Amino acid sequence: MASPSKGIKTWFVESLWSGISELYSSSGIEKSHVMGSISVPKKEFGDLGCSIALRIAKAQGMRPSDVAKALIEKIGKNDLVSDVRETGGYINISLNVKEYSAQVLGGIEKDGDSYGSSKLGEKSKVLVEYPAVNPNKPWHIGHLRNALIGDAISNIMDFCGYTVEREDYIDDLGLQIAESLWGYESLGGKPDKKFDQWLGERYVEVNKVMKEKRLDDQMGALLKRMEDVGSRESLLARQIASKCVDAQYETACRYGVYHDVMIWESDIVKEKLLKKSLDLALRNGALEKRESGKNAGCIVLDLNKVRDMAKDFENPEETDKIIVRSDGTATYVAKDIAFHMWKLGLVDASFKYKHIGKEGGRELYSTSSEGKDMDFGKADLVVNVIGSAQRYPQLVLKAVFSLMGHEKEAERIVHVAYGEVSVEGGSLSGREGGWMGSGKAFTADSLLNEATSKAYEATLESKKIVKENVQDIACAIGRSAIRFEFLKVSPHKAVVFSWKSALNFEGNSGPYCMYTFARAKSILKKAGYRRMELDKINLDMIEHSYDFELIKLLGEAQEVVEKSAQEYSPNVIADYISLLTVNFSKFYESMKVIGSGGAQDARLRLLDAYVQVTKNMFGLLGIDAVESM
RNA sequence: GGGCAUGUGGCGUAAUUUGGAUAGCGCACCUGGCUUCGGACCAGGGGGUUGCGGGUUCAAAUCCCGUCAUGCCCGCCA
Repeated sequence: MASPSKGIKTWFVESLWSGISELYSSSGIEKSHVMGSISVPKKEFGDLGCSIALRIAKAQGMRPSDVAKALIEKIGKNDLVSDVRETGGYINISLNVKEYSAQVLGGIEKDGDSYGSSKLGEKSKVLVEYPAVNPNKPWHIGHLRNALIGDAISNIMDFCGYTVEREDYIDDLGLQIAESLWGYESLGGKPDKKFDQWLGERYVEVNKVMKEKRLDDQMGALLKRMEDVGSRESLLARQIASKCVDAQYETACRYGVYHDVMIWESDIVKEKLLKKSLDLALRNGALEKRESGKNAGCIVLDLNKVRDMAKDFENPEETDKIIVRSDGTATYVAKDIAFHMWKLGLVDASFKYKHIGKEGGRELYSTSSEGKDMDFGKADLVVNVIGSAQRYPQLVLKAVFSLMGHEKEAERIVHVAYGEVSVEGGSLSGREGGWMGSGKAFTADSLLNEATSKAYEATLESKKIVKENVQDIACAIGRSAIRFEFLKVSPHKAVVFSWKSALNFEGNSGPYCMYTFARAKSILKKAGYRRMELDKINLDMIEHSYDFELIKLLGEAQEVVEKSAQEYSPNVIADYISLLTVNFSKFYESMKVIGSGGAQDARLRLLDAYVQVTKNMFGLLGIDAVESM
């Protein structure tokens, strides 16, 4: 778990801090300020810089350069540091190229596939939920964004030492499913394509019919029967939903998105989890049943009790939030409350699980009426990857937890509110059929087909690979290109999808990074490279140039991974991969490796390190490290 | 009406949490580079009053106040 970059920063901070404590203890500067003032400056200033003297100077009424110089006097020796100096009030240090390189390269060798990992989440179990798509349509590109973010966050947290449980929530009881069931029975027709696609198209048709005929009452009654355990409707709904989920998971599998367990909404009802949870909430007064007024017969959250919990609840015109309808059926929020009670182990109820299969080396289980007991759930931390549109219900959920006396647990529910995906023409509505598009469909399947066929064309031209591998490599490139494209943007930003940029394989893209990786691999192969002991390599041949820039970057992996985990932002990793790639390209373009005489061993070793770190980072985003393309 | 999020060269995006050195990068555009370790590449160039207006500060994309625009939410939908 060596992190050279962290090591040197810690030393820098400690050195400065002891100087500050001695000379400027009255300035009110705290250690965290010092940490925050460290940055990587422009190359000409050094390898690491610190602006704290500017801040101290202000507090003390002194000149920044005088403060900086005084602090520099107090900084002790460090083998990793070759020079400390003051420039314009900044304290800049230069690293000892040889020593620092040895540390970075040694760390990468020692940790190998776990280089960059962290113990941030040790002994902590996190349950990550994604993408929870209704089982009545194919995944569209918005669902895909959710799934990829969830998958990457899971990978990253896993790398940070958390025990990660990847969970999917199958909402097979909502009104949407009632409508799909109605369509399935009333519209006729036989599935003549991938089932999720076919069912999704049915659903769009149902909504057209519903615009002409008022079927609300019928749907309500159907939904009610679906919630009756053992009814014909409940069995049929589950059956159809199940078939649809199978089709959706085919897509997930193509993208390399996997889960550990599927939780079916109908099982939350069936296993009395819902009833137990609501009873608990009613008993301790967090929720209450209205006997009269406009919400008579409903179980509600009295918003007057939670006004101070979030600004969202401050509007006095809103009084009750309906949790259970007057006809006794549960709203989405009700089921989500119950579900989260289970997730955090706050209710004495559990599911039975059956084994579904093995995908991507991962065993998949599903809740089921029959099966065995397993220890899913009871997590320390819950991460929900859900669209930002659902902020309000997520807040309601937390408010109910707080009212029940579970403030701490409420804080352990994290809503990763990702910005929704739209297309130039409008929304991707499942109901209106926006996802169907007019030419190419905006489905995850269709996008992958496009990306793969584009990759196929490019791959065919490659002279580096044999024909029988072309198809496999094209699939890997297509899938990775999309993953990178979706993950490089900060999750909370809304995205307008465009085919042109999704299928861009140049510049800051997955294929560019993969290609550069393959080149590095190819050089190692050509050189007949075999890793030798570090102390037999002449590291004096590392210059203070592109080679060392790359080494410094490689040393930062752990900090990058931790930041990405703490902020639930896979784009931090994507950025880092881009940086690594660009830096490697510059190095490779300007400094010869094979045939560079005495520098060859050191440079090959640098390639080796770049390959290892890039591979580790690729793994976090689910990008395939193909060796030739 | 209230709440939340976003606003950075033509387009897209990073840095905003913790205020610091010339706002980083990609696409597109212009110039140059393949008998050279793999051109899905590299080098160089043009293009920015960080939505707008105030304020705090030696220093603001970053903090504060105001304002505008866009999207979403505020349902016995999910």
